Amino acid sequence: MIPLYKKADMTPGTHSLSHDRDHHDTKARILEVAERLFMEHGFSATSLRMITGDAKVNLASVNYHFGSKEALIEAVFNRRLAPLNRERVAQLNRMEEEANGEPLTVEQIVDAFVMSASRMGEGHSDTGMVFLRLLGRTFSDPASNVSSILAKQYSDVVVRFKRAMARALPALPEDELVWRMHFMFGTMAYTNAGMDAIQLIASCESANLEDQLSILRRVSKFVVAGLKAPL
Amino acid sequence: MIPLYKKADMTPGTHSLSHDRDHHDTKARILEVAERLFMEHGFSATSLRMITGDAKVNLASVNYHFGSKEALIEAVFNRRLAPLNRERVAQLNRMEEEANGEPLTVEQIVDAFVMSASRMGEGHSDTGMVFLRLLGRTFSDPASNVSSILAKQYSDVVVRFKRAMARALPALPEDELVWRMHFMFGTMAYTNAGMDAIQLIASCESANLEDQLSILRRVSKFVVAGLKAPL
DNA sequence: GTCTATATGTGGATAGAC
DNA sequence: GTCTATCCACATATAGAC
Repeated sequence: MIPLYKKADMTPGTHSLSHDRDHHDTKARILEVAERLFMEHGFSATSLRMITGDAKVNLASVNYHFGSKEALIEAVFNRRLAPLNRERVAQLNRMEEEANGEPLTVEQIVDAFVMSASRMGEGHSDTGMVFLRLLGRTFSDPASNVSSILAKQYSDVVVRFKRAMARALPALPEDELVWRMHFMFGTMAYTNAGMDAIQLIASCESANLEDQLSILRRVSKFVVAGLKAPL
Repeated sequence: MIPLYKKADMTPGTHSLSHDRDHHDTKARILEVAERLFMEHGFSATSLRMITGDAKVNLASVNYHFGSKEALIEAVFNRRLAPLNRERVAQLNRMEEEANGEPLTVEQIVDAFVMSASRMGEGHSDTGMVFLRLLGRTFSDPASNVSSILAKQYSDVVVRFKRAMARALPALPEDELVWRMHFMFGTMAYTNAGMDAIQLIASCESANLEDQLSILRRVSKFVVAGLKAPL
């Protein structure tokens, strides 16, 4: 079996096999480039040749390291999704502990969801953000069986956040709550995914240069208001 | 040149060349099946062989009638997008005339946008709805140059609705307005596109059977509240 | 682990008979 | 307008030398 995650970045040059690859070994390079290209072109429109070409690795190395294109897609997701959702639930738990049994506010719950995502982008470079956009893109790209991966990875989070939200909005019927959370996820997924498209449409260059964090704050305000909408 | 739109459904059997094709000629069958398959699998994952197989027409007929796959994609969009957006603008104009120079309410503006879409589904069968979902899906599918078609077809509508919305929400800074409208489009596109995905995630079968109209009403309420969110 | 070379399939597009 | 047969580019995947 091939381990899904290398334990850490090895210091370059410490072992004879390191071909001085920019602090990245082949497998990591493939993952990073694949993430970006899948985001840009979708799954089926991204060939292994595009990936290996961009990553400057050999074509056959994808199958050596991952086994198949399908498996590569899964690896791209598994690398980031689990940590992200773990952080979201952890954040929610922290807040609920602090609240001492009182229901959280809608603002707090949305923040726990949105801001965990934003924290992903803080690592090195902007790789986390690339994944967020890929994620948004994927929700409406039924190609391959990524949907089932997403469903599995998200079910805990959704159940957990739904429960918190039901306490924050006790007057809201459950079916309406489910729909509004659907809209919340949708708004966020779409915001991550369709940035270019809509900016093209709205032709608002002013917004082009905004950093992701301030956009997330705007999204947050929007969905909080939507969730709290009067019946 | 091949006309983009057949003038009307010819009564079947009135001309000798009609091979009794279910009230549809080859070209129309291709368009309908392509619309559905593009929606289900995306553009690059949908092959011409899948389309012609499902439509029970010959493979070569696609290139005969449309010239290329790219051109088929464009035809699928052009068939529905222009009428839809024309209806949206017309609806807005009607409302503004009735308002006698007073600004419209946010509710009215959102309705003009959302409900024009719903009216598309009222024709024969549910073909309009299939297109709406395809449309949502496409905003986050940069494959091919559909984006430019969308940008062209939408720019009028966006400008028009933005102006109306600015009058309805005079206190809102323009950049914030642009973002909120972005979120509005996103929520709606995503709702149309990602229905299956999210219902899988939320595991709420209760909502499965809701008709599109009542869902649009829910979306409408959600985005109205988001648009009117306090600063 | 990395590479070349290749097997095998499928894609879009077309030529030409009917 | 419709069909068969085919071309050719490019996809994934693998075999085997290094």
